[in-house]
Amino acid sequence: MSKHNLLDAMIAQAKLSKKQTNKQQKIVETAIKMFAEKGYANTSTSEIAKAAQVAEGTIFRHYGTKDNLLLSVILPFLKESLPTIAEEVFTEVMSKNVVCFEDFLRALLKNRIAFIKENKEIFQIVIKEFLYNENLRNELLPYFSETIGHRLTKVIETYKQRGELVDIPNNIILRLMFTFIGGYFVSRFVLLPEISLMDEEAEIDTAIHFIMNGIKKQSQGG
Amino acid sequence: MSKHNLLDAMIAQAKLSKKQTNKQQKIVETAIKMFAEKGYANTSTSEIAKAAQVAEGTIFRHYGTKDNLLLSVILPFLKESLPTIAEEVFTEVMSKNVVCFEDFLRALLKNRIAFIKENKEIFQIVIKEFLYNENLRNELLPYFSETIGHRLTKVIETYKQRGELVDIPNNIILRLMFTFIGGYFVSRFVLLPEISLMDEEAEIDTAIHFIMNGIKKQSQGG
Amino acid sequence: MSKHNLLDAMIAQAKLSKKQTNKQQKIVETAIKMFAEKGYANTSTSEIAKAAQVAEGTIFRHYGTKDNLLLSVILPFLKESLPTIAEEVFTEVMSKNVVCFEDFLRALLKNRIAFIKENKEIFQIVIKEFLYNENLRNELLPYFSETIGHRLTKVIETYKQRGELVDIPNNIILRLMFTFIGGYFVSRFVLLPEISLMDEEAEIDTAIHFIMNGIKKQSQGG
Amino acid sequence: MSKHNLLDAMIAQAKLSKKQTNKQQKIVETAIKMFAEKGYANTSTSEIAKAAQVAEGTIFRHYGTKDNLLLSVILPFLKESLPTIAEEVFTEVMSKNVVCFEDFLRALLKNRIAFIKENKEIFQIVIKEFLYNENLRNELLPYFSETIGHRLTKVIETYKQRGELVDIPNNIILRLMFTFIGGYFVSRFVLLPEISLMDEEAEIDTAIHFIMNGIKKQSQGG
DNA sequence: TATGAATGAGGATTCATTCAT
DNA sequence: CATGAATGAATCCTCATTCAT
Repeated sequence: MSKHNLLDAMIAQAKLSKKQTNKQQKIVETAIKMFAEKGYANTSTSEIAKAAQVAEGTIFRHYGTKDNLLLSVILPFLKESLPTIAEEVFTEVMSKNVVCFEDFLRALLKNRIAFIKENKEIFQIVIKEFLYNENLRNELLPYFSETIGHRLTKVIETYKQRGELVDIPNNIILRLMFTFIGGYFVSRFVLLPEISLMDEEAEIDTAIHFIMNGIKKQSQGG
Repeated sequence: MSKHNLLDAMIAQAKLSKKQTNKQQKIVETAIKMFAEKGYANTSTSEIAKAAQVAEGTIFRHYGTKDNLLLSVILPFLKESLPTIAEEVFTEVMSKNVVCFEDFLRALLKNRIAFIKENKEIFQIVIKEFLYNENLRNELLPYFSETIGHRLTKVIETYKQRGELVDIPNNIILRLMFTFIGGYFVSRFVLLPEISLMDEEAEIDTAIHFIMNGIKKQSQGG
Repeated sequence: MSKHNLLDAMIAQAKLSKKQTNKQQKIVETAIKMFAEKGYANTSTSEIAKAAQVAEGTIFRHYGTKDNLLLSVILPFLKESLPTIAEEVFTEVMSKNVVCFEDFLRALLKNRIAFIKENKEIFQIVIKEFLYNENLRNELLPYFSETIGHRLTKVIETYKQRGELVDIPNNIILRLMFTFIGGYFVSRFVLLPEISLMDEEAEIDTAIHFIMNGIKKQSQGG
Repeated sequence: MSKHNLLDAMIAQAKLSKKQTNKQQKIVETAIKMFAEKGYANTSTSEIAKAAQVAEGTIFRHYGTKDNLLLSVILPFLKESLPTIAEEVFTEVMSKNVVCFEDFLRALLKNRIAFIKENKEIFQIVIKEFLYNENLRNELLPYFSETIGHRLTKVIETYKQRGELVDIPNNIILRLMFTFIGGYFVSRFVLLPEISLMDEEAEIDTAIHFIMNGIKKQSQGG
């Protein structure tokens, strides 16, 4: 990771990504598959070149360095995950019939699961490199909390004032939700991508019920 | 990962670990630090040798391969995490005044947090390599579910029959708990090892309360 | 020797040998000299690289492994020694005025001596590695007996029926000839490459006379 | 090969070999087996140590260097092959009922075959290293021609004057015999140690007949 | 005498990167 | 724009040898 400002990198990347050659697309597609499967560090540029049926030089002609290829893979995904989430996702989510926090949660989860499903491999890359690559982690973490965190906090505050949520500090609620939802995404899409205990609808319901009520048997009269 | 049977590796490792030279200890200590910091794939044996003030050959005299060094670091940790957890941990946890599921959870969390705190860096290595290294993942996963899973399921069943837990299948309760507790350990000890929002006691309480009750405001009269 | 089927290796090699870079030629030339001089096991790739004024990586870019470099050196030689000998050599030899077995022998020896002289160093490599490298030996031996052996046996049979050759089993005649001719080639081109007791013509005559008549003084009236 | 004078080495070795520890014997025995099987260059001292159930240091305590271990293996064999052959072997051979050159040849072959059979593995080592190791070759060759060569030449001369042998220069007869007998020993004990076309007696007869008469059918009335 | 831990130079091989075509 | 030959530093690993015990 030589680019130390993720935002700059995103902007630069946006400019670059105007015209993509066939070869470029092939390279990125192949890199995504291989990074996801074996990890960035265990994938050599020559392997990528071979699999993409491209000369090794071509990779470097377009992306300069292997690090930069990783960014070119990750950034478009992040752009849709991080800054815009504050706008698009929340707008879309809120546009539905969101009457209670559970509805909000359901809409949010569905929206993000759909997104990750479409970008499953890149999600795997991001998660793996996020843990493995300290630089990347240090760059991404602030963005997460600043963008998604802020927006979610507002939502939580709203529903708390409606008396729907437990009366503990927002950032703690936030962290509890993150921990569980993050853990859920990781186990569902990275650790055990082929196992599913039930159909998706039921799985989401179970998750939401857990977030809202935990696993304690509710007293009958509740 | 050339050793394909984790159990065999553990046994072999137990035999080997008779006498450890000073240099061996230095090597393992250094390897732990560096693997935890930069990941296995990004740490070269020559770096380790230099940092441990040891000839590179010495590493290979004792551990044969870099893979094997990783195992020598991980296995003793796993031995205390996996098979024995079925006995020791549960025995210890149960020996406390465990009257309800919350008490059980509290005892379990405290026990495991203490263990991870003592082996923080190895835990980081295990988590990172668990995600990054498919072979390792494929070897560890079965052990996890077979040992910890089975035991926990029994406990869950016990408390469910006492009417303390929600009436959904055991394996789903198990997975919900794993997801949250796993996510908690990872975020607490790997992602954000320096940040703590509150003191540990309170943190555990919050976590347990979340697992049991979620974040919904309980109806007054409940 | 990772390639376990010599025939496959030959075919693969034939395909590869399309375009040879300058550097590639330099590498092979240098490798031939050094392998012949010091033996494969005693020649390091870095030595070869230095002597060939090439980066060590270049060797591996083209030949992948040191083993494969050895094959790339040996195979073209073997291709001309083994399978084709059945056709080309015998055809050429037979096309001469071959009226008796001695004529045949003379033509064969001349032909093969010329070939070995042109590839003296590779012949030295083959002989040395043939003895030193069990795998190579196991791969080559069958080819030898199947190709050259079969053809020679036919010739022997032909002349035996004309009453020119002693009446013992063909395979024994074959082995006696092999032993002497092989020993002759090895001592002439590998062991004592600089010593020659007489001019070549005379040497061949002596050898043939020995093969035909041994060293016993023929009875006058014979 | 650091010792450049084989004779000195033999003398030094003779002095050393007074007291041999158990461990020393084990080391030499093991080294012989492994050198014969895989060649000197492909056998590591640690392998030998392990197989001989001896600490690696022990090898060097007794033999100083790996090269020297090779000499310690080879020299006793050579001592019995080279200088003494001039005396013992010829004495023994001549003591039999040696009436003609064929008898002499038969006695010589039997004697040497018995010797090689008893030291088959060392013979394999000597042959392989003789070809592979230029220094060794340069040291051994003179001894061969000076000792065995001289003695055999005398014998040849004797029988030639009796009119038993063909009338060509002695050194040429010598070389023809060497080529065939050497080739025979190598193919019989190194290349194809498990294959034998006939029983030994017959094999020797065939060889002698070939040396004496070649493969030409003798004219009936001869 | 015997050990085996320790060494460090050297071995084969990989890999990101450059550059002439 | 695309190629792929060439590079050489770096990687994991081997090995003969030394030395304190």
